[in-house]
Amino acid sequence: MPVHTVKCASDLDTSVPPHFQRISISNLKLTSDCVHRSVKGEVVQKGPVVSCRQTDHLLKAVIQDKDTPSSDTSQQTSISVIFFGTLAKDFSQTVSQGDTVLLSGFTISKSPTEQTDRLHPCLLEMSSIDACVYVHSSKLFVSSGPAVVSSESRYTYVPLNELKPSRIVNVYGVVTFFKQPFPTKGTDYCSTLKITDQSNAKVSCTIFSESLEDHPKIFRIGDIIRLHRVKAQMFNGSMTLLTTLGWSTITFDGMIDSPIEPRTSSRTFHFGEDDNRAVEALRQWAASQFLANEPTVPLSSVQPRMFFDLTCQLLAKASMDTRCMLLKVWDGTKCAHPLLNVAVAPDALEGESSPSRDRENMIANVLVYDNHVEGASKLKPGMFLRLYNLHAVTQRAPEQSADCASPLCFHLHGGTSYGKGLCVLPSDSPELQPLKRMMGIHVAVAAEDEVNDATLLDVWYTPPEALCEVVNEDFYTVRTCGHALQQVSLAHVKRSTTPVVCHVRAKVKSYQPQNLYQCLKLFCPQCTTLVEVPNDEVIARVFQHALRVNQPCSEHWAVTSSVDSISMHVSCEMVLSNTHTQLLFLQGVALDEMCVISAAHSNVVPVRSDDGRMRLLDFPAPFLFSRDKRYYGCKQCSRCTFVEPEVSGVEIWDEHNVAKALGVQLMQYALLIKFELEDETGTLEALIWEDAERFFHVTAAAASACQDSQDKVQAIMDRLHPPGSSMAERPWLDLCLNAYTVEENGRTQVCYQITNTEARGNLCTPQ
DNA sequence: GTTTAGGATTGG
Repeated sequence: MPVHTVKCASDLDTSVPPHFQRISISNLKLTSDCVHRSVKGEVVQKGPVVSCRQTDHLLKAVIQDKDTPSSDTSQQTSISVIFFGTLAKDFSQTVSQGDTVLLSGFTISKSPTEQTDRLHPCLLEMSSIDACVYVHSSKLFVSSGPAVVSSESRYTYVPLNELKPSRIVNVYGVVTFFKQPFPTKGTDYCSTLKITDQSNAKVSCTIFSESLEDHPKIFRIGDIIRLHRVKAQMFNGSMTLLTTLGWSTITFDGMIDSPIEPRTSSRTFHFGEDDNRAVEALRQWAASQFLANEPTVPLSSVQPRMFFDLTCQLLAKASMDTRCMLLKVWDGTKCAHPLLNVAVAPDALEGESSPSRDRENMIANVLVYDNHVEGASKLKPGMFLRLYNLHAVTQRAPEQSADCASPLCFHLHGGTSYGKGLCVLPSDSPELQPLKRMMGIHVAVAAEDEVNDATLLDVWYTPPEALCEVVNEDFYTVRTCGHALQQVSLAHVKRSTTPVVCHVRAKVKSYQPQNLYQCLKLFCPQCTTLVEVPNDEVIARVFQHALRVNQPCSEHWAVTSSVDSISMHVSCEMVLSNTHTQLLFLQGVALDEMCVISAAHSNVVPVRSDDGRMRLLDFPAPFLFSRDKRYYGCKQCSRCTFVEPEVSGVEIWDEHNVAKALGVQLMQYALLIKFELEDETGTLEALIWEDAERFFHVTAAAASACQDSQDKVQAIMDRLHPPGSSMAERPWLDLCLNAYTVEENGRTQVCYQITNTEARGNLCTPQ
């Protein structure tokens, strides 16, 4: 085989005949002699095996010279290598990212991708009969029982003080400065940031991407960022990092003890125990260095002339001219200085701005200029924002006399200096909690004002006893839709022609199912089938049945290891390739054994044998166990049998690509509850379903596996409908209702669904 | 040899 593994790194150099001469990557030229020459480097990128008509198979990798100290940025130490035919397959199976390889028998050609990948102008081709790869694996194999699984990280991270020019590296860092992505003069957006780590080195990073989604989601100084495949470079005497082809990033909140949740738009990213440790260590270190994030300045602390960051909710916006947009925002606090009200025609204003809050100095008028107008125009009322480097400017309203205190207006000046910019914060950000709490208090107070306002009495009447509740109530719901709709009665909704969206205010008279575990369903996005989650008894029977007919099975594509009657199968393509070892096929176990084994593994597929062939277990058994989660396939939409899982090209296994590789249609977890709503005008049955996750602030998948999530749903239900409570004691809920017709058994029926609504406030059940 | 940018305001 033309790929040879050596045990020890030093053996690499002696693996080729002594008359072979090593050339460093930076010295390679198109005209270099390739006969009896070798090249050594670390595999920094490894692509999948691709089929191609002329040569059957090929694989592209990038290797980097780690031996030659490179202080000169003009030196190119990374080069692309193409492996052809069986060598491509052997390389794919034997070599992993991070391994060191020594290549001989290559030819040199011009790199067609030099311009796009910014790598070496040359390319190595490994196709001739003499082509040979010697590899020293960086991996440590951990063997325990039948499961040969190595769970070590596939990435190494370079401390920021050890960066060497023109090396492609992975790094972790704490953000000490950042700009929101801004358009460049080229085709991309650019994010500029500065990061540091325990080595105390400070490194500027420049991130280019055409897609805003791919830019790091940095919200504040102290956030922690992970960058993969970025290139170190000297600029103006300082080390910098620059994105290269194939770069990626994820970001984390920097606060100690906050959940370690990667912020990314990518569906497939590697994240393991090592990452948890790296984030935790950086958080601790950042706190000790006082790099940790300070809360932003609330409106109540803003002073004239200051520059500050504001976390707020958008109430309304209006375009002033092509280079200026007005945002009316609040954060639930009252400004100590009078606030300027920029008047706009009501029909030019998108969203609503309550006059009562305006009177109370709670609504800030922000004028957003120039380059920030693009981002501001995408904002919708209701969104939570962070505005960076706002300028508090005193400005006299035209009608105001000179002796009055000049009111404050806020400017987001053009340009990006000092990080000027804005971003949308996810509405479930933990850091929005204090803000939402303040807002909640004022929403309740404002509700009282509005009912007292004669002009609103004809829109809605709230019985006097409910008023006290509203003021004291610290649990409520909010609509997040931004529809500018007048609130209507349930009777009005029932009279309306479908489809229609309505805003209502109602209480929960009853709900179904009473047992909350029954509200968890499985939904097939393909055929829209909705089924109950199978209980353990049913699943255990499927496992037992498979055990009774358990026979050895062997598949040409898999390597099998057995202990007693338990067999574990791993695809040949994955068995040595560290990138893929997470997908295991387990045969001959009972359900409880499966649960024990899968508790420690991300992706375990239970299988049985059928005439010596491997088969998935029958429905309704889950096709995948992933730690404490179980995933099910749709009986109608899944292929009945799979012949061979398609494992090529998958870097990280999750329920989506496991389902795809097995030909299974993945069913989604969903929460479904039927409410009977009531107001003075009648009752109406409404489902909460498509927006249930948003309403309860949990994912259905989490609710399937985690007690905390189930408790959260229960706590919210207990606030909407306290056990043993009278109607008068239950809270009024602001709801967005969708009325639509469905056809069932030839009959059309009107259905109501609660959408765009979130439960908010204190979830402790009142005594 | 990098497409772009390479932090650093004060205004409408």
